[in-house]
Amino acid sequence: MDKGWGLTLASDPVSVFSSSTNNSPVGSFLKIKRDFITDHNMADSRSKNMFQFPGCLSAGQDEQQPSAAQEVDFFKEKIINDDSKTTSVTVKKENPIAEAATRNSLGVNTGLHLLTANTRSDQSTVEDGVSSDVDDKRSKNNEKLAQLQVELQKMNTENRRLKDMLGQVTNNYSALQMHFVALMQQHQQQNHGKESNTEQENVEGKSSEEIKKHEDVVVPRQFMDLGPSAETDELSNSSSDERTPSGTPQNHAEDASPKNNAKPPHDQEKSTFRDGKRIGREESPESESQTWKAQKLDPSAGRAAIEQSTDATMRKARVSVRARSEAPMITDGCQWRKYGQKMAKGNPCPRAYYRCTMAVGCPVRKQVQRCAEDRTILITTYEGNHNHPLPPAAMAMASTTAAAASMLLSGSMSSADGIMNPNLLARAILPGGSSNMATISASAPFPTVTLDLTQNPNPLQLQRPPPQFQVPFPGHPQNFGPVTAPQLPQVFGQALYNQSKFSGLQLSQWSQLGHHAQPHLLHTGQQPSLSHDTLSAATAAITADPNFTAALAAAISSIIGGGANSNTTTTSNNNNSNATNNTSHRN
DNA sequence: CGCCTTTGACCAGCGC
DNA sequence: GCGCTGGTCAAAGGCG
Repeated sequence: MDKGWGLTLASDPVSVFSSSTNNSPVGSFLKIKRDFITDHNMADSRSKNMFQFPGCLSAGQDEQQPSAAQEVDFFKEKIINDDSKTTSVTVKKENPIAEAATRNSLGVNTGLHLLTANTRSDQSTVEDGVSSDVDDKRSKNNEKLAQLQVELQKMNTENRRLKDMLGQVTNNYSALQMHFVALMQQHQQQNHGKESNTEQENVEGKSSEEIKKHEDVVVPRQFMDLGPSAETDELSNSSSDERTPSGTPQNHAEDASPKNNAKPPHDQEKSTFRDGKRIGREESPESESQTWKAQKLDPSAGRAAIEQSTDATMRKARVSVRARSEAPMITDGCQWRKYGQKMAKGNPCPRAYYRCTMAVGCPVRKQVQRCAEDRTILITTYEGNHNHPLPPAAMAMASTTAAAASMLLSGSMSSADGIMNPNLLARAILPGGSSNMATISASAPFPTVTLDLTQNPNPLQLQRPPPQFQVPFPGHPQNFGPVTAPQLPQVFGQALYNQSKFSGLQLSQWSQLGHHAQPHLLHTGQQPSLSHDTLSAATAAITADPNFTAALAAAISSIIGGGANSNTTTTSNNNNSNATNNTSHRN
């Protein structure tokens, strides 16, 4: 899975960013970089086009020029060399070592290899013409060399700084994207304010029974194992998926227990090994077998499996997405096969059970059920991580679910009470702040992240008991608009995904400390400092993982390129049903 | 013919 | 222990 995503990331994001979002810092930056590559003489124009980095860049210490200009400086030097090939160039020629050092230093620091290459070419050009002068001026050149080396060091420092800045810019861009989404929502809200109000009223009027039902969604009983290990397993097992039918390797300590070892690895019988429900029936045998095999092969692996399984028993998580859609199922890019349908108590609408069929043994499942109170609301609950590469469209949602679950689990895991961190995570996940959507149920042992993409803030969530954490979004009472709806889970999901890589503790500390005091471009003055930290944490976490880029690219492309595209099927009323629509078509 | 949906049945967990 | 409920299985049938 990672492979596919990685590939996607490498190309798509750039194109998307640069093409679709011309105003985005990243896009500008990339564009500029390209100019660097292709045109040496663009120094002047560069300064125009160059995105002006706030903070560090503008505060170039070493040189009189700003850091951005320093990037240009490389070229300036070259340009100078080009102009006066006969003179200054001689130095380089004289000292191949220094030249090499220059190359190395340039090459090491950043991705500015281009510059290095250019320098080389320049030098070679120069060499042809100026060899005689070099011998005469050696001593002077040595001095010059020293200066150049010093300069190079400065440049290296500057490069590092630029690199950091790039990271910051990327982070900021991510945050901007989220902000943009939030703004879109706001717009949508304004457009559909009446409707949302009505809905809100309706929801508020719901009975306690309904609330109960809701909580069923939010606080699931149990499902597949989702945990930090899940991602790891995904990574480790993705390659072996073809070999073994199933891809749920993780977390089955019980499975690895001696008693289970007695069972044949491929036992397809209905016996259950786990504490949980029959989760194992389908995937557990295979996953068991994997764990079992792994344990046999590698004792340490067995121990790890045991540890993981311990976690698994304690924590199984899933991600619930509430979205308005008239379609029977939301589109998430995956192929699903319906394997069951049940009438759930208290809900006249049947609950459908789907299994991912994009790969044999993919453990991901989802439940689809309409909200009893408002049947336009489709509640889709995902569990598990895909064990196979996903198309970009599917990646977003998949990563959302996996990430959310993993993040949630990791958060609860690392904290003593298992409550605090999820909350922090939730705050970090949804930095921009719309009020509605993210609810994290940390109630043990099966935490659930609920993304509410319906228009109005969900009163039910507000009424939830303590174990449930709601992520309030100041200033954005409304939910995602029709266009943005499908993308939000993607973006947030990526956030979750990335955040899942931090232990809850780390994350909490991180966010609390306001790590990465960035130039908060996106700083929404109205928002509390919390969102500030949150924003930093979320953006940093998000951008830390390349997968985010893909998801973001997909989201952006959907938003800009055509919300319509994503929604070819149905025009959902107000919101987020886009994702829903897409899926329904496929299936 | 293969894939998918439907649907009744089975199983396990949980509460009383 | 019993019943309820949720989750899953698997046979049967439909559809392309």
